[in-house]
Amino acid sequence: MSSDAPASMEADDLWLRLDNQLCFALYAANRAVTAEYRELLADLDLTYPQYLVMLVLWEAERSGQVVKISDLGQRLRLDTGTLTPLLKRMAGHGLLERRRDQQDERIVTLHLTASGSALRESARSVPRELVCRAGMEREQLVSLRQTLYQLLEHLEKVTDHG
Amino acid sequence: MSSDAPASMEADDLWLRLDNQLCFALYAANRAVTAEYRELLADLDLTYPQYLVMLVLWEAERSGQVVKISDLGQRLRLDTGTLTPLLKRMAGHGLLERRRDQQDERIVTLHLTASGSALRESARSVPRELVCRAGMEREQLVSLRQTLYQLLEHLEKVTDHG
DNA sequence: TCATAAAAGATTGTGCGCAATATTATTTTG
DNA sequence: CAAAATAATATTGCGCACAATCTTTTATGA
Repeated sequence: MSSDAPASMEADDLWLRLDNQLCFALYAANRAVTAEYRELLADLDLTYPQYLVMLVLWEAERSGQVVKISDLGQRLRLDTGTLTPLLKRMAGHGLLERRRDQQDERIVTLHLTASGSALRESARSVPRELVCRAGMEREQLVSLRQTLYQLLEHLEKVTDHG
Repeated sequence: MSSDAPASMEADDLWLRLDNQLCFALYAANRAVTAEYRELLADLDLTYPQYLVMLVLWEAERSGQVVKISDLGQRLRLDTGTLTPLLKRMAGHGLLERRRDQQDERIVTLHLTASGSALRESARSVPRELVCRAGMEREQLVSLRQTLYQLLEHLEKVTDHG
């Protein structure tokens, strides 16, 4: 696995090396990418998770769909402990409104404000800029994305005991 | 890029789709992997970042090296705002000791306690178990790890204006 | 029908990450 | 040698993530 490990190392020395952990590569790369987004999103006054919420809402707006908090949770894999305060902050910033559904008072639906909807224009350049900064062939990025989704799906299947 | 997008979509519709963001795949996969670790590490009373710290300390112990907080920061890409409280918690749990260097009182060195050192035995099975849960060919995992490090290194080079 | 269960969010508490600033010790410089 | 700069860590404050619990509303069913 590692190329520069002394021959004297036992098997679990290799397995426990930080550099050999897939998880650390994921962890570090994710934070590095998020840091790039932070920079790009500063102009839009969005944090990275807030940007993800906006992506879902912009997408739904185009197809005329109404988004519930539970929809967001499924899509982003986040629970209400994360989403409730996040969405309240976003509502406070005037990006969206939270409305109790009249038919089912348990449900909260999310609606872009005019400025939230308009912010989409400013965000258009973000994905391309990030691909540029990643400095990898587009083909390799697509392949990386596929592999990550594959990993994600498998883990979600395996862990689906709840 | 995406296979199921309507032909009517404009270019930036595709770019702004959640599913097409590399970042989201990274974000979601990272959290899914971390969730698996959380489960495995519960037995050891370690959080995931604490586990990463232990990996570094176990590794250094084997080669007789002394680890400073700044070393950990470089290795894990974390700053003192994260590390100071993290290490204090770990010290509180009896995993390690923090010692001011006698030669240079600015420096804090980290030293495994007996139980911190012994915990390594219990952690030996963790990496293998995780690879197992990932459900991908070992070769593919190694390749994924390489790609992620490549991405990480490139971002660190580009962002190195500080 | 009325209790019971289930669904959808909200709340509480803990532990990261990280920006910004502060503190203390060492080094550099005029 | 004293003042300024730098280095190493600490502190503060905010925003996620997530487990655990709670509240309110709707659905079920004996």
